[in-house]
Amino acid sequence: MGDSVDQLDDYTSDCRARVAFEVLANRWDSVVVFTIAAYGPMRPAVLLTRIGGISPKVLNDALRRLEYNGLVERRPYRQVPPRVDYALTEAGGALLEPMEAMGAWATRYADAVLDAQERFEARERSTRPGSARRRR
Amino acid sequence: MGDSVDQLDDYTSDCRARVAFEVLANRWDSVVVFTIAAYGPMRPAVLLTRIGGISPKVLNDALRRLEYNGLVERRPYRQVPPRVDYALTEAGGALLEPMEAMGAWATRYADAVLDAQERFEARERSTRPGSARRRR
DNA sequence: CCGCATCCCCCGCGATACTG
DNA sequence: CAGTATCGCGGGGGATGCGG
Repeated sequence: MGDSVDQLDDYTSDCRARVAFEVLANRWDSVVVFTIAAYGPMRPAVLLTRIGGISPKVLNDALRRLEYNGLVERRPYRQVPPRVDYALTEAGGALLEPMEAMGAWATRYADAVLDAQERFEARERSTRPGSARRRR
Repeated sequence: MGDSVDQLDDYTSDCRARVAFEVLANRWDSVVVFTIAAYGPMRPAVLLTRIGGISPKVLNDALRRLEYNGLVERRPYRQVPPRVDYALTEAGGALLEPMEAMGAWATRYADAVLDAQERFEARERSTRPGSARRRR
Protein backbone atom coordinates (compact mmCIF):
# COMPACT_ATOMS: atom_id res chain seq x y z
CA MET A 1 0.00 0.00 0.00
CA GLY A 2 1.37 3.37 1.08
CA ASP A 3 4.33 2.62 -1.03
CA SER A 4 6.04 5.51 -2.63
CA VAL A 5 4.95 8.83 -3.91
CA ASP A 6 2.58 7.45 -6.47
CA GLN A 7 -0.84 9.01 -6.63
CA LEU A 8 -1.32 12.37 -5.05
CA ASP A 9 -5.00 12.22 -4.39
CA ASP A 10 -5.57 9.10 -2.50
CA TYR A 11 -7.21 11.55 -0.17
CA THR A 12 -8.25 15.15 -0.49
CA SER A 13 -6.58 15.98 -3.73
CA ASP A 14 -5.33 19.34 -2.48
CA CYS A 15 -3.26 17.57 0.10
CA ARG A 16 -0.17 17.15 -1.99
CA ALA A 17 1.76 18.28 1.05
CA ARG A 18 1.53 14.63 2.01
CA VAL A 19 4.20 13.79 -0.49
CA ALA A 20 6.63 16.02 1.33
CA PHE A 21 5.66 14.61 4.68
CA GLU A 22 6.06 11.07 3.48
CA VAL A 23 9.52 11.88 2.29
CA LEU A 24 10.46 13.11 5.74
CA ALA A 25 8.20 10.82 7.70
CA ASN A 26 10.86 8.81 9.44
CA ARG A 27 12.47 9.60 12.72
CA TRP A 28 15.75 11.14 11.56
CA ASP A 29 15.30 12.05 7.94
CA SER A 30 14.42 15.67 8.49
CA VAL A 31 17.24 16.06 10.99
CA VAL A 32 19.77 14.70 8.53
CA VAL A 33 18.56 16.93 5.73
CA PHE A 34 18.59 19.94 7.97
CA THR A 35 22.04 19.24 9.30
CA ILE A 36 23.54 18.86 5.86
CA ALA A 37 21.71 21.96 4.73
CA ALA A 38 23.15 23.90 7.63
CA TYR A 39 26.77 22.74 7.47
CA GLY A 40 27.23 21.56 3.91
CA PRO A 41 28.20 18.09 2.63
CA MET A 42 29.42 15.79 5.35
CA ARG A 43 30.88 12.41 6.00
CA PRO A 44 28.78 9.92 7.95
CA ALA A 45 31.09 9.96 10.94
CA VAL A 46 30.72 13.69 11.26
CA LEU A 47 26.97 13.52 10.88
CA LEU A 48 27.04 10.92 13.57
CA THR A 49 28.62 13.24 16.09
CA ARG A 50 26.95 16.43 14.90
CA ILE A 51 23.59 14.79 15.37
CA GLY A 52 23.36 13.29 18.82
CA GLY A 53 21.75 10.05 19.84
CA ILE A 54 21.65 8.27 16.51
CA SER A 55 23.37 4.96 15.85
CA PRO A 56 25.53 4.35 12.76
CA LYS A 57 23.13 1.80 11.41
CA VAL A 58 20.10 4.00 11.76
CA LEU A 59 21.93 6.93 10.20
CA ASN A 60 22.85 4.74 7.29
CA ASP A 61 19.27 3.62 6.91
CA ALA A 62 18.21 7.24 6.82
CA LEU A 63 20.84 8.17 4.26
CA ARG A 64 19.83 5.32 2.01
CA ARG A 65 16.22 6.36 2.20
CA LEU A 66 17.07 9.96 1.44
CA GLU A 67 19.22 8.86 -1.46
CA TYR A 68 16.40 6.67 -2.69
CA ASN A 69 14.06 9.64 -2.65
CA GLY A 70 16.60 11.86 -4.35
CA LEU A 71 17.07 14.30 -1.50
CA VAL A 72 20.65 13.37 -0.88
CA GLU A 73 23.52 12.44 -3.16
CA ARG A 74 26.10 9.90 -2.16
CA ARG A 75 29.62 10.82 -3.24
CA PRO A 76 32.19 8.07 -2.77
CA TYR A 77 35.91 8.76 -3.04
CA ARG A 78 37.74 5.75 -4.35
CA GLN A 79 40.43 5.28 -1.77
CA VAL A 80 41.43 3.41 1.33
CA PRO A 81 40.37 3.78 3.97
CA PRO A 82 36.88 4.27 2.55
CA ARG A 83 35.78 7.86 2.31
CA VAL A 84 32.30 9.05 1.40
CA ASP A 85 30.24 12.11 1.89
CA TYR A 86 26.67 13.10 1.37
CA ALA A 87 25.39 16.29 -0.21
CA LEU A 88 21.91 17.63 -0.76
CA THR A 89 20.41 17.46 -4.20
CA GLU A 90 18.49 20.42 -5.54
CA ALA A 91 15.27 18.88 -4.27
CA GLY A 92 16.82 18.31 -0.88
CA GLY A 93 18.13 21.83 -0.64
CA ALA A 94 14.80 23.27 -1.65
CA LEU A 95 13.31 21.52 1.32
CA LEU A 96 15.08 23.85 3.68
CA GLU A 97 12.65 26.68 3.18
CA PRO A 98 9.48 24.75 4.03
CA MET A 99 11.32 23.15 6.93
CA GLU A 100 12.09 26.55 8.30
CA ALA A 101 8.44 27.44 8.04
CA MET A 102 7.74 24.40 10.17
CA GLY A 103 10.47 25.49 12.54
CA ALA A 104 8.92 28.91 12.90
CA TRP A 105 5.63 27.29 13.78
CA ALA A 106 7.39 25.10 16.31
CA THR A 107 9.11 27.94 18.12
CA ARG A 108 5.83 29.75 18.28
CA TYR A 109 3.61 26.90 19.44
CA ALA A 110 5.85 24.42 21.20
CA ASP A 111 4.68 25.66 24.57
CA ALA A 112 1.07 25.44 23.52
CA VAL A 113 1.64 21.84 22.56
CA LEU A 114 3.26 21.05 25.88
CA ASP A 115 0.39 22.70 27.74
CA ALA A 116 -2.17 20.81 25.74
CA GLN A 117 -0.43 17.55 26.53
CA GLU A 118 -0.39 18.27 30.23
CA ARG A 119 -3.99 19.36 30.26
CA PHE A 120 -4.98 16.29 28.34
CA GLU A 121 -3.26 13.99 30.77
CA ALA A 122 -4.67 15.84 33.73
CA ARG A 123 -8.17 15.50 32.36
CA GLU A 124 -7.54 11.85 31.63
CA ARG A 125 -6.28 11.28 35.14
CA SER A 126 -9.31 12.88 36.73
CA THR A 127 -11.63 10.78 34.61
CA ARG A 128 -9.85 7.50 34.69
CA PRO A 129 -8.19 6.53 37.98
CA GLY A 130 -5.64 4.48 36.04
CA SER A 131 -2.01 5.35 35.63
CA ALA A 132 -0.77 8.18 33.44
CA ARG A 133 -0.48 6.96 29.90
CA ARG A 134 1.69 8.03 27.05
CA ARG A 135 0.46 9.38 23.79
CA ARG A 136 2.36 10.12 20.62
CA MET B 1 13.19 8.19 24.36
CA GLY B 2 11.65 10.31 21.67
CA ASP B 3 8.68 10.79 23.82
CA SER B 4 6.81 13.97 23.41
CA VAL B 5 7.94 17.42 22.59
CA ASP B 6 10.24 17.71 25.52
CA GLN B 7 13.73 18.87 24.76
CA LEU B 8 14.24 20.70 21.51
CA ASP B 9 17.91 20.14 21.06
CA ASP B 10 18.44 16.51 21.40
CA TYR B 11 20.16 17.07 18.10
CA THR B 12 21.32 20.15 16.25
CA SER B 13 19.67 22.77 18.34
CA ASP B 14 18.51 24.76 15.35
CA CYS B 15 16.40 21.88 14.25
CA ARG B 16 13.33 22.86 16.15
CA ALA B 17 11.38 22.02 13.04
CA ARG B 18 11.51 18.50 14.38
CA VAL B 19 8.86 19.40 16.91
CA ALA B 20 6.48 20.19 14.12
CA PHE B 21 7.34 17.05 12.25
CA GLU B 22 6.87 14.93 15.32
CA VAL B 23 3.46 16.40 15.78
CA LEU B 24 2.50 15.40 12.26
CA ALA B 25 4.69 12.34 12.03
CA ASN B 26 1.96 9.77 11.80
CA ARG B 27 0.37 8.52 8.67
CA TRP B 28 -2.87 10.51 8.68
CA ASP B 29 -2.38 13.39 11.06
CA SER B 30 -1.39 15.96 8.50
CA VAL B 31 -4.21 14.90 6.21
CA VAL B 32 -6.75 15.33 8.97
CA VAL B 33 -5.43 18.75 9.93
CA PHE B 34 -5.37 19.85 6.35
CA THR B 35 -8.86 18.62 5.65
CA ILE B 36 -10.34 20.39 8.65
CA ALA B 37 -8.40 23.50 7.74
CA ALA B 38 -9.81 23.39 4.25
CA TYR B 39 -13.46 22.70 5.03
CA GLY B 40 -13.93 23.86 8.61
CA PRO B 41 -14.99 21.84 11.68
CA MET B 42 -16.34 18.44 10.81
CA ARG B 43 -17.90 15.34 12.27
CA PRO B 44 -15.90 12.13 12.20
CA ALA B 45 -18.25 10.46 9.74
CA VAL B 46 -17.76 13.28 7.28
CA LEU B 47 -14.02 13.24 7.71
CA LEU B 48 -14.19 9.55 7.08
CA THR B 49 -15.74 9.99 3.66
CA ARG B 50 -13.95 13.20 2.75
CA ILE B 51 -10.66 11.49 3.37
CA GLY B 52 -10.52 8.24 1.48
CA GLY B 53 -9.02 4.99 2.60
CA ILE B 54 -8.95 5.53 6.32
CA SER B 55 -10.75 3.30 8.79
CA PRO B 56 -12.88 4.70 11.63
CA LYS B 57 -10.54 3.36 14.23
CA VAL B 58 -7.47 4.85 12.67
CA LEU B 59 -9.20 8.18 12.21
CA ASN B 60 -10.17 8.17 15.83
CA ASP B 61 -6.61 7.37 16.85
CA ALA B 62 -5.41 10.30 14.80
CA LEU B 63 -7.98 12.65 16.27
CA ARG B 64 -7.01 11.66 19.78
CA ARG B 65 -3.39 12.26 19.05
CA LEU B 66 -4.13 15.63 17.53
CA GLU B 67 -6.27 16.53 20.49
CA TYR B 68 -3.51 15.40 22.80
CA ASN B 69 -1.07 17.71 21.04
CA GLY B 70 -3.53 20.57 21.09
CA LEU B 71 -3.96 20.86 17.34
CA VAL B 72 -7.58 19.88 17.34
CA GLU B 73 -10.43 20.56 19.71
CA ARG B 74 -13.08 17.98 20.38
CA ARG B 75 -16.56 19.48 20.69
CA PRO B 76 -19.21 17.08 21.90
CA TYR B 77 -22.90 17.90 21.69
CA ARG B 78 -24.81 16.32 24.55
CA GLN B 79 -27.54 14.49 22.74
CA VAL B 80 -28.58 11.15 21.39
CA PRO B 81 -27.54 9.83 19.07
CA PRO B 82 -24.05 11.02 19.93
CA ARG B 83 -22.87 13.99 17.97
CA VAL B 84 -19.35 15.37 17.95
CA ASP B 85 -17.22 17.50 15.78
CA TYR B 86 -13.61 18.51 15.63
CA ALA B 87 -12.22 21.97 15.05
CA LEU B 88 -8.70 23.27 14.73
CA THR B 89 -7.17 25.12 17.63
CA GLU B 90 -5.15 28.24 16.97
CA ALA B 91 -1.99 26.14 16.86
CA GLY B 92 -3.60 23.71 14.47
CA GLY B 93 -4.81 26.46 12.17
CA ALA B 94 -1.42 28.11 12.16
CA LEU B 95 -0.03 24.89 10.79
CA LEU B 96 -1.76 25.44 7.49
CA GLU B 97 0.77 27.93 6.24
CA PRO B 98 3.86 25.76 6.73
CA MET B 99 1.95 22.83 5.33
CA GLU B 100 1.28 24.78 2.19
CA ALA B 101 4.97 25.49 1.92
CA MET B 102 5.53 21.77 2.02
CA GLY B 103 2.81 21.35 -0.58
CA ALA B 104 4.50 23.83 -2.87
CA TRP B 105 7.71 21.89 -2.58
CA ALA B 106 5.85 18.69 -3.33
CA THR B 107 4.22 19.97 -6.50
CA ARG B 108 7.57 21.21 -7.67
CA TYR B 109 9.67 18.16 -6.86
CA ALA B 110 7.32 15.19 -6.85
CA ASP B 111 8.51 14.16 -10.30
CA ALA B 112 12.13 14.48 -9.26
CA VAL B 113 11.44 12.17 -6.36
CA LEU B 114 9.78 9.63 -8.61
CA ASP B 115 12.67 9.77 -11.03
CA ALA B 116 15.20 9.35 -8.27
CA GLN B 117 13.35 6.32 -7.01
CA GLU B 118 13.33 4.71 -10.41
CA ARG B 119 16.95 5.47 -11.05
CA PHE B 120 17.88 4.09 -7.67
CA GLU B 121 16.06 0.87 -8.29
CA ALA B 122 17.52 0.56 -11.76
CA ARG B 123 21.03 1.01 -10.42
CA GLU B 124 20.30 -1.47 -7.67
CA ARG B 125 19.00 -3.98 -10.18
CA SER B 126 22.08 -3.72 -12.34
CA THR B 127 24.37 -4.14 -9.37
CA ARG B 128 22.56 -6.75 -7.44
CA PRO B 129 20.88 -9.48 -9.50
CA GLY B 130 18.29 -9.92 -6.76
CA SER B 131 14.68 -8.91 -7.03
CA ALA B 132 13.56 -5.30 -7.04
CA ARG B 133 13.30 -4.10 -3.50
CA ARG B 134 11.12 -1.49 -1.96
CA ARG B 135 12.41 1.40 0.02
CA ARG B 136 10.54 3.82 2.17
C1' DC C 1 -23.20 7.48 15.27
C1' DC C 2 -19.18 7.51 18.21
C1' DG C 3 -15.28 5.30 19.72
C1' DC C 4 -13.54 1.51 22.47
C1' DA C 5 -11.44 -3.39 22.64
C1' DT C 6 -8.94 -7.02 20.15
C1' DC C 7 -5.97 -9.15 17.22
C1' DC C 8 -2.47 -9.22 13.52
C1' DC C 9 1.13 -7.59 10.69
C1' DC C 10 4.69 -4.90 9.42
C1' DC C 11 8.48 -1.80 9.84
C1' DG C 12 11.34 1.69 11.91
C1' DC C 13 14.40 2.31 15.85
C1' DG C 14 18.12 0.74 18.58
C1' DA C 15 22.11 -2.18 20.07
C1' DT C 16 25.61 -5.27 18.93
C1' DA C 17 28.89 -7.60 16.20
C1' DC C 18 31.17 -8.38 11.94
C1' DT C 19 33.44 -7.59 7.05
C1' DG C 20 36.13 -4.79 3.53
C1' DC D 1 35.64 4.43 8.47
C1' DA D 2 31.76 2.77 5.77
C1' DG D 3 28.41 -0.44 5.52
C1' DT D 4 25.94 -4.93 6.52
C1' DA D 5 23.64 -8.79 9.21
C1' DT D 6 20.82 -10.07 13.18
C1' DC D 7 17.78 -9.73 16.73
C1' DG D 8 14.34 -7.62 19.77
C1' DC D 9 11.03 -4.40 20.80
C1' DG D 10 7.51 -1.10 20.52
C1' DG D 11 3.90 1.04 18.21
C1' DG D 12 1.13 2.49 14.29
C1' DG D 13 -2.03 1.01 10.53
C1' DG D 14 -5.78 -1.86 9.26
C1' DA D 15 -9.91 -4.97 9.92
C1' DT D 16 -13.63 -6.42 12.74
C1' DG D 17 -16.88 -6.60 16.40
C1' DC D 18 -19.25 -4.65 20.51
C1' DG D 19 -21.45 -1.16 23.45
C1' DG D 20 -23.16 3.35 24.83
